[in-house]
Amino acid sequence: MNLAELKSVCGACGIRELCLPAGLSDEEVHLLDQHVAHRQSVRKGDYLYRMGDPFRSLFAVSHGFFKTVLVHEDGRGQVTGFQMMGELLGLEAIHSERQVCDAIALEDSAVCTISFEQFEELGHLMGNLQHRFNQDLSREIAREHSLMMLLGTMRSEERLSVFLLDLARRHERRHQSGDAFVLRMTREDIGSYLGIKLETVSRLLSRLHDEGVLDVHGRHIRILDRQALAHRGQDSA
Amino acid sequence: MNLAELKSVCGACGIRELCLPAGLSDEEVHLLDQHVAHRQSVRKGDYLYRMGDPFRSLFAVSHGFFKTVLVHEDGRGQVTGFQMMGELLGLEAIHSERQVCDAIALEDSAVCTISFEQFEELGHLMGNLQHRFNQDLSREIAREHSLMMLLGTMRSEERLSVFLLDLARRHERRHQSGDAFVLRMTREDIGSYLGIKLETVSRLLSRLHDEGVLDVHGRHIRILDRQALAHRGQDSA
DNA sequence: CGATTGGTTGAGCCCATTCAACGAATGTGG
DNA sequence: CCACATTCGTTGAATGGGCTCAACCAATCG
Repeated sequence: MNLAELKSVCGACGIRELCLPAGLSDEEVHLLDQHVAHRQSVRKGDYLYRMGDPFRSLFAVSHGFFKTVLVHEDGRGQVTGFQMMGELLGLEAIHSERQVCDAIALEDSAVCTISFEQFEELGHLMGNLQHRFNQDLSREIAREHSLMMLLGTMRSEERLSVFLLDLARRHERRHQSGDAFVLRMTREDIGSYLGIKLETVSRLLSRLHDEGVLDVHGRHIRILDRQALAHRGQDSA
Repeated sequence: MNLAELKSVCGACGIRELCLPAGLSDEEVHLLDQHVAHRQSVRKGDYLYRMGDPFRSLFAVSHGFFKTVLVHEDGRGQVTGFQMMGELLGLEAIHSERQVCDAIALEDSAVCTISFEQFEELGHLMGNLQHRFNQDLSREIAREHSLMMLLGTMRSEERLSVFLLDLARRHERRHQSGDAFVLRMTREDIGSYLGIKLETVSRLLSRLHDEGVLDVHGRHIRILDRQALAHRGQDSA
């Protein structure tokens, strides 16, 4: 992890409304900036944190892309999420004194580091901030409920379709094309996240490509027929 | 839903240290009691809330047993959790104005109803309460990460074993036997939660019974060999 | 340049599903 | 109180979706 500290710039940040300060006043954002956050870069492949590390801070993805991985005793790993700019990392560790999973940068990235101790104090002063944070935590719980539905009830083709449409939606919220984007993770990462094997991911992408639903060139994806993608697997074959 | 309001009794509650007030002073618990919570009974089979209901309150299970179910547009349902006494319901709805899943009582139960608006105000006054609540939310996120691992990587026999051992652990925390207990949910509920079919659940229970790991009589379970149960599925056959 | 990592595709297999029949327990209405 | 319907659970036989094992190719890297 290469720690290049940069100036704190929540106030001037282009994704401010997608991130922790969403809905805060300029004054409140200034407080957050001054006392809580600073920026730090993370190189592709580096660990932002590892399971067992002491938990002290939350992280907001400033730019780049991360995955979080839960590693079982026996070595099996489960990708529990992918984080894009504006999304928070470390929420799952608040209840503990230690990190409970690994966070790994999938491309050169930067995060805003937020001392959790100071953050709680600030939340105490600013009901607004605390309210937003409760919502962030709750949204993460609801997101994982959806993922449980995916893992518990869906066929592999539907899992992949839901995954791609979710990525598309998140890109669009960030004013990037939802129809054409680059996958930052490997087929194995996707498979782990979706509870299927990497070979199955590869086969499904090939099939959707052959059927004209997607354009797939390695990690470059173009969604050609959203309707078709949205209906994959859930009812008909 | 049969709303019989009872006296609020956090202060005298036997499971206080398992519940929301864990770690609070008597004074703080008194505040919670007075201004925030009241008790309400829910009959077996009744809905505590349904998806789409306005979200106003959190609930703590006072006694009894609940399940939460996420219902997809097409009618498929996914059981996202089972809640025993001391555990919170409604956390996944805070980010929204509406409930995002159903909560159903699996036996005659009672819950403490906590106005979330008032709870947030109280959290603002009591940093301690807010801190604990952040931890509760985070713990729920971490719990769901583990469930993702279960759904994403484990064989059916291991899923069931992990489920039973988790139930055992939770019973023990409540000073009930972890070796002998009664399942409050159907085979179908278990299967939905674990991402397998009810017939598979039934077959697995029968097999573990035949092999002397469990004693199964309908919903009455006795764990005979924890070691064996803990090692099922994960490595050897 | 060989070594490594990531991706694609094929063939055969197996675990869990599907479909089905049946029994037990519970509840309901006449 | 009995006849009947419904819910819940068990077990069997056949099927199939995704896995395993394997070969191969492309890109990247030291």
